[in-house]
Amino acid sequence: MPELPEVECFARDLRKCVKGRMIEAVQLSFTGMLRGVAPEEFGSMLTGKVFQDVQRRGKYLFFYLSGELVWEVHLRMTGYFLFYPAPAVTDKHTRALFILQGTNNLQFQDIRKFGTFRLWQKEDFHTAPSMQRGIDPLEDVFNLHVFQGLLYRRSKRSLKYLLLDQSVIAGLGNIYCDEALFRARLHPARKVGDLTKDEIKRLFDAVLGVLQEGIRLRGTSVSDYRDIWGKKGHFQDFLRVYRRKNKPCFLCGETITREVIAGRGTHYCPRCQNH
DNA sequence: CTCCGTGCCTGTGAGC
DNA sequence: TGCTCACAGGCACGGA
Repeated sequence: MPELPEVECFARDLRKCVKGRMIEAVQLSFTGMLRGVAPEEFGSMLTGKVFQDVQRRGKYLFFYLSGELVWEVHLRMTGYFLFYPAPAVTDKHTRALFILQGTNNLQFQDIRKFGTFRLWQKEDFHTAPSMQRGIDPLEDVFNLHVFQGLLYRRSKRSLKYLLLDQSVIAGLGNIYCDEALFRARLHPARKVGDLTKDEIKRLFDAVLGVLQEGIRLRGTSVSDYRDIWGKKGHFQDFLRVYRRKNKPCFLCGETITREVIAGRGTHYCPRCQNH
């Protein structure tokens, strides 16, 4: 499932590949991802437009197009983009095909059809919830002081619930959340208000650490995630708790636990991450 | 404010 | 071995 590091890889790779290219045609084989725009309108709005930039915020991907248009994408669980030479090789999971000027096509794949597309005019793009909600942890404004501020008035929450709340920090999903809590040696059910100053610092460092390492290792391919060339990431080889139920902790040898916390499957080491 | 349940989907794999 | 069915989870929404 694409979380911040995977979406960042998409943004960086796509920026290099599509910038300056024109969309010659749009073919939708599924239209359920469209939000607030009819299929014909979506096609006609994008056709003829030129990619000017690709950006990311939280788990959202933004294609800046000519004509003051922003195409917003959320990949949700199984969405991803493929970029490869024409002619396009599509399969049953291909939901949209973008014929680009030149020799390459852009393809949107989404097994479970949870992904969403939205269009914004550049002038009111700043009002988009994807741009307003939560703080992106990789933006310069995110520092320890800001992080401490986010904890204020949320003292009764569990850490798991806090980190997954996109209106607080935008970008963490289940994998990087569990890994960050392990790094910080904090139990996922701990309450925000119980943290000491040192623990808050540890959590802050852990969140930034796992995200940066995730990007450096080009994402986590535990199930469907592939980059735009179809290649797997490597962070799955360095997971310390996620999907390691009943396996020994790399630090202490204790058996990794999986239990539902804040409604999510949550993995942790009961010894390293004690209450 | 907190947190649960539901719906949206389909591939996977645990368990019979 | 073959089948069924619960589960996986990001997010929006409704409700306790």
